Amino acid sequence: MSDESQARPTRIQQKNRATILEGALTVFSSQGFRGATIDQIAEEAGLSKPNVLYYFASKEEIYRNLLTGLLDMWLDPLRSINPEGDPLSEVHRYVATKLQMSRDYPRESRLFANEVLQGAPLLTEILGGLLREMVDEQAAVFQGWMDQGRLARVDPHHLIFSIWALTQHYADFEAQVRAVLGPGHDPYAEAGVFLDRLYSNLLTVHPDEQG
Amino acid sequence: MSDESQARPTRIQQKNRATILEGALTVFSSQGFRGATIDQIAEEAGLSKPNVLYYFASKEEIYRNLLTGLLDMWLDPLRSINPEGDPLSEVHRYVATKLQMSRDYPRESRLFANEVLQGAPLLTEILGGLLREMVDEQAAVFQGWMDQGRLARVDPHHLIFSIWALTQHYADFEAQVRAVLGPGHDPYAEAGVFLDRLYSNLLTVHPDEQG
DNA sequence: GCAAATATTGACCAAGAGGTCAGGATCAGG
DNA sequence: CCTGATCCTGACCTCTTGGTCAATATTTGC
Repeated sequence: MSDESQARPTRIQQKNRATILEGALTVFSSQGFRGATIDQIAEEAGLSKPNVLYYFASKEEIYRNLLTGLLDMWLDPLRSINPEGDPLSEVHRYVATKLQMSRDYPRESRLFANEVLQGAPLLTEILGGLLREMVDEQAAVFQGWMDQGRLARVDPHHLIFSIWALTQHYADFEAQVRAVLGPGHDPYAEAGVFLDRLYSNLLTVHPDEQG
Repeated sequence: MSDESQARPTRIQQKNRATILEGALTVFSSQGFRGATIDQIAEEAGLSKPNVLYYFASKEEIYRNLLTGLLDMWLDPLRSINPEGDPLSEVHRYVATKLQMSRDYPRESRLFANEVLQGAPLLTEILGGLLREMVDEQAAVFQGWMDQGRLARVDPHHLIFSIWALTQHYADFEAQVRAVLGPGHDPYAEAGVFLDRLYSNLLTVHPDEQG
């Protein structure tokens, strides 16, 4: 904040920028970008509004920082699929990891959901660039496994979409899921069982359809 | 607008209320409730702002009218599952119908997605009431089929969630789907094939697991 | 312990947004 | 073709909100 070039951040800077982003995550994820106000973020973070703007030049900069800062973490499970591993196990692990992330980081899920819902104004480059490459690469791994007869043949891209849709649904539509199920349910545990079954049945190779 | 009791609407009233709701659907579905402005709605509808407020008392009333007006249409496919029909065919028809609705009415899908994402402030009663009853009823039908050995055993509620998640994903996350797939794709057509396969494999009864 | 850098805030501003209202235009029915 | 009801609008009000700034407090490094 002081020097023209990148200055190393103070301890206070580090802490305050972090608490601001933390508060902003809560607010943006539940209100969307336009619905959120700097006052809400400031209150959530326990700082005054001008103080928030002392650390970030504008509301949009807070938002941008949040998005880009969380993107890597969010996409990490996709990267960690092991092409040398057992295909079915790798898919199951990916599904389980994504589901757990929805349970443990629902705000992050909703943040991205909000952004994409509104047409992803700030993410289009990334979606069509980095993400697309990662997905294509991963789809190629799946395709390879299918060609080797180790995974049933389905459209690999839509396989990935289905995993995203099914796992993030429990975070993004939590209000609906809880209202419909009522109390006394552990949606994520039940979903885990359901999804295991679903992907086993979808992807297990049946002897009569190899080749 | 004139009488204390319900007066029959004029032709002009009918037309203008309809165009306002139509414009509001576009705006609310792409901006969320808080992000939308009456000015945007007015412009979208080709009316002046005060004129919009002449037909609806407030922004929230427009929104409320939209939501409740579209809810029946949105939930209709669930109602039309035939308990006397062939289980697998009925599920496939439901999936196909929901997918087509996402393709044909993406704004409606996004409108509800936005609302639920923000915690469904205006829909909680309906979600926990009407919707919950409908889902429970439908889940009971599925359960019956499973008990008869005509459908593989899976959690019926999560089966329904999965259909919602997978079909609406293509409308709600359209920006992402298109960015990742790139041009030259018909996401809905591909999804149709994928989902047919997915639910066949999930729900077809295997001889060795009946009982 | 003392300057210089850093951090914080109250007061303020301009633009935006929801909503009102008086008055004028238009339309329907007799 | 006239009158009352309906429809429409420009001007305006108020509250919110993103953002600024000068002044003050606090911390840091010597």
